Amino acid sequence: MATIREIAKIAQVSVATVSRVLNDHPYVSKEKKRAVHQAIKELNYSRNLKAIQLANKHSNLVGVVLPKIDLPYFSEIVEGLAEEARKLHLQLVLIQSNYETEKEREALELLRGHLMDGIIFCSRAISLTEVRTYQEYGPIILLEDTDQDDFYSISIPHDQAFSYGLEYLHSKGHKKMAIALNRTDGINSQKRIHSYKKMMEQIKEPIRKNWIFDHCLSMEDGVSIVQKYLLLKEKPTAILTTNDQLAAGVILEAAKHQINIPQDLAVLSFDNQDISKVMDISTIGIPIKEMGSEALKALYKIREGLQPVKKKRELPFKLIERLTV
Amino acid sequence: MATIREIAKIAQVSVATVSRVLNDHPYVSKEKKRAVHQAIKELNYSRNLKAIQLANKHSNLVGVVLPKIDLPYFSEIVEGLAEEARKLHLQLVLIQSNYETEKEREALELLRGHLMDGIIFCSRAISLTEVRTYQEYGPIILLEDTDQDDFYSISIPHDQAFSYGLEYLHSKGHKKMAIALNRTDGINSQKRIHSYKKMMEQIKEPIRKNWIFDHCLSMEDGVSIVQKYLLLKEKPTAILTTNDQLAAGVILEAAKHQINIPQDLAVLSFDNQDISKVMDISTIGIPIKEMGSEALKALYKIREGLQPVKKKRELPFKLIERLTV
DNA sequence: TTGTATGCGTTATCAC
DNA sequence: GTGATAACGCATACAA
Repeated sequence: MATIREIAKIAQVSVATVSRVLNDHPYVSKEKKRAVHQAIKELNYSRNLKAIQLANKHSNLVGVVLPKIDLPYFSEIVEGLAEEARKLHLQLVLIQSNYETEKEREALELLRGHLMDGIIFCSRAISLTEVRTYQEYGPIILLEDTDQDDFYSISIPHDQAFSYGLEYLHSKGHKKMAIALNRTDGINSQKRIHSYKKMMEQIKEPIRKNWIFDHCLSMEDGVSIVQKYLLLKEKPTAILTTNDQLAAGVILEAAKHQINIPQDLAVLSFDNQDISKVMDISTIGIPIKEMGSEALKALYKIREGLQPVKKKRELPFKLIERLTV
Repeated sequence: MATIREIAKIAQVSVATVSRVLNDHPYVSKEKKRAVHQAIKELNYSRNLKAIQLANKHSNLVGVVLPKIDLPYFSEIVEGLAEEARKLHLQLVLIQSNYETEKEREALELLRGHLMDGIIFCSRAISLTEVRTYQEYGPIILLEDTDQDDFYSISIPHDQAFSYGLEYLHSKGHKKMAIALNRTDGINSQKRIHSYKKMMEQIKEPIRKNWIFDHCLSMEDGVSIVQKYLLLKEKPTAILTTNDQLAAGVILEAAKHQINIPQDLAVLSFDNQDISKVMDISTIGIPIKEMGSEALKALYKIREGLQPVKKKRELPFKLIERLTV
C-alpha cells in the first residue's frame, strides 16, 4: 500500500504538496500537480480513509439507531435519511437495537469515541436521562414527540394526532372504539392510552381492557386482533391502529370472517403508506420520509454550527379519508 | 479530551500499560490496573475509535450496497445482515445506490480506502468487470445468482426457480402466462425472460410483448398491471410476479374489477413475505433473511481467513401453495 | 508556492 | 510485568 510519502518521493515533492493536490488546495503549481498525479497513477495509490478520519475533525459517519429495519415505518425513515445523506456526503451506520438498551448505549459510545459525528434515534428504549449524558459528545436527534426541550427532536405531535383520530371516529358516530398499540411500555403508547382514556371518559364510555390491543406491529398482528375480536362478547365498532400494516391485517382477516368494513368495524390507521392507498384504508398521514431527511439536515447544520437549529421540530399530520371509516 | 498519555501520567505508568489495561491484556499487575482505572474514571476518559481503527488492521465496518432500503426484499436482507452483524461485532454502513454506478463505485472506494472491511452487494448496476478490480482490497459478496466463479455469491438459483414457477402454472393447466419483472435490464431479468421464452416455445405459445410487464416493484405497480390487463384484447390466465407486494397489488386491484383469482387470473409470486401469508398468495419462498446472515458470516470468515469459504453458495427455494393459483 | 515538523491517539515490538 | 518508541497515514501551522 503506497502512502503519500512514497508519492512525494517519486514526484519529487513534499508530502504537504501531495496532500494539497489530493485535497484540491489552491497554490500548487501545474507541474507539481501533474507530477503528483503521475506518481499516484504509477503506484496505484489510494488514500487511507482511516488516517484521514483521524487527522480530521469529522468522520462523516452518522449512527442510526432503530429497533428493526424491516418494518415499513423504519425503512421509510431510513430512506429519507439515506437520500439526504448522499447529498451531504455522510454515511449512515445502522445500529439495530431490538430495543435493547445495551445496544443503544453502544451507539452512544460510538459517538463518544468520535467515530460518529452524530446519532439519530428513530426509536429507543434507553432513558433520556442516560442519553442526555452523551449530548456533550455530539448532536443527538430524536425522532419522537418529546417534551424534554434540551433535546433535538423531529416528529408529529403524536397525542394530538391520536386524539384527532379518535375524534374523527367519534364524529362518524362511533362510541365503541378500540385501539391497537405497538408497545404499551413504549415512549408514545403511554400518552396514547392517556388520550384514549380521556376521550372515552368524555363520551361516557367505559374503558374495556380487552379493547386495547397490545404488541401490535405487523400485518399478522392485525390478523390476531380480528381473532380476538371474534371472541369478544361486547364488540367495538371502530378501531384506531398505529400503522397501516396492522390495519391491512385487520381488514384482510375481517373479510375472511364476513365482517364488513366499515359497517361492522371501522378502521382508521396511521402512516399513509403504499398499502393504505392500494387498500383504500382511511389513515392519518405522517411525513415519515421527511422526518428522516429533516433529521439528517438538522444534524448536519448542528455539526457545522452554521445556524442556530430549533430544538423541537413539529411536522404536520393529515387525515386521509378513504373507505374504511 | 483525555488521551492515554494523560492517563499514563496520572496513573504513573506508561502508555503501553494503559493500552494493555484497556484491551484486557494479561501481564498487568493488579495495582497498576487499578491505578489506570482510577485515572480513567477521574478524567472521564473515552478511547478514540478513529485512532484505534488506524492502528488496527480492521475497521469492523461493512458496506452494504442496495438500490433502496424501503423495499421489503432489501430491508429483509438487511435485517439478516444486522442480526448477524451484532453477533460478530461488525457495523453496517448503508450505501444507497438507486442503481447509480457512481454511488456503487463510491462504496468500492471505501473498501479500497480501508474504511470498510468488506462490501456486500444486495443488488447492483455496476459491471462485474469493474467490481473485479476491487477484489484485491477486501472481500466482496454478491447476493445474486452469478456465473462468474471468481466472486463470492449467495443466492437461490434464480432462473431455475423462475422456470419452476412457470412449470407449476403450466401443471395447473395454464398456457397463457404473463410475467412481471423488476428491471428488464437488471441482472436477473434477462435470464428470466430467457426462461420464459423457452417455456412458451416449449408449450407452443407465442410470445406476446404486452404480457411481459416491466418496471414492476411495488404494490402500486401491481395495480397498474391490472389496469393494463383490462385493456388487453387477449388476456393471460396466469401471471408470475417477482415479489409478493406486486402480487398483492394485482390481487387487490383485481378484486375491484370483479376479476376472480385464481379462476380468471392465477397469481404466483416470489419471496413468501408476511403479506403473502396474510393474503394467501401462492408464492415461491426465498430465504431472504438467511441470504443476509449468510453473507455476513461468509464475509467474516473470509476476513479472518479461518476456513476456505465456498465461492458460490446456493440456497434453496420452495413453492408454497396457497389460494391464488 | 513549497517544505519541514508536528499532531492526531492508539497499538505493537522490543528490550529490560 | 513494564516502559520507550516506532509505526499507522494523513493534515496543517508555520517558516521559508
